[in-house]
Amino acid sequence: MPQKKVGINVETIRYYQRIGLIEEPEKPPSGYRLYSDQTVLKLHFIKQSKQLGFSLKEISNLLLFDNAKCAEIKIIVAAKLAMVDDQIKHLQSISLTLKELVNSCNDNAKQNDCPIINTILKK
Amino acid sequence: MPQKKVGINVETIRYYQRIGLIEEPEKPPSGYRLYSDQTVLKLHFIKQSKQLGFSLKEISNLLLFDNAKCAEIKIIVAAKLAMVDDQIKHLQSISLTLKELVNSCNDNAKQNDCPIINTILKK
DNA sequence: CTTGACTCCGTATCGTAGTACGGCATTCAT
DNA sequence: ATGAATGCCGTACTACGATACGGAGTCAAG
Repeated sequence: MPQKKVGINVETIRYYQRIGLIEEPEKPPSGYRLYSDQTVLKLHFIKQSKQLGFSLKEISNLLLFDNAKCAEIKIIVAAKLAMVDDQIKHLQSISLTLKELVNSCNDNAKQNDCPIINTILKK
Repeated sequence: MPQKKVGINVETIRYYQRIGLIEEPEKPPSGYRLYSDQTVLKLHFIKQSKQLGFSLKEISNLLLFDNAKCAEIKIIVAAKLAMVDDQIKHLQSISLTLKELVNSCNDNAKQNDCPIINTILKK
């Protein structure tokens, strides 16, 4: 059982195999999976990519282009970057609104008629 | 059929009723839902809150405290604000990494051996 | 008064990313 | 050599937030 070095749960790896993200590895007589260095690298890659916010589907696309077409990979990553930046902007505007709500609440020392609820209702 | 003014799909409203987020409305002989102003307000509130990033579960908590306990509501909203701000920080670090990846790719005019893949692998 | 659009209901299904279960096989450490 | 831990397999289930389906009823306009 040399594996799980990568820090991915066995069940999760089985799941990745089920959905075809990685291939089923050699299974010698014992039946125990024996992962090639290639697969271990791939799992590592998957883990890192997930931490960069890629979905398994996007990762599967990245893996398809493997080491080959730099241009295609760049497109995918640039698209992801744009999405992430959009999301940041969206969250920033939410953050602002929430801050205003909390402040409106601070001004309201008396406990009746919560201004947060009222403000949300008025929007 | 006066409803859907709120801009929420009927099926979605039915779903909200199933999960107990809002109560089943009056259903006169015809069987057609007749929403009270109260419910319409609630739906409106739900919609706004969703746009502020609250989950249905969190919204249900907000609705529980209704107009009552300002302090409790403030706690929920402040917690959400903290979560949102954390998320922004996380995404910003992802954005930075992705930018670096795209740049590394720009430097690589020749199409072999994509630096993006290599960089992710080395992390 | 018919037609088309909408709603009713319960149940099933979707997408995403797994986790859990039960029963058996294998392997590792002692 | 034995027992705990881990892995195998297929299948089912979780969470979240809906959406879809099918057959029946209802409503408003022409």
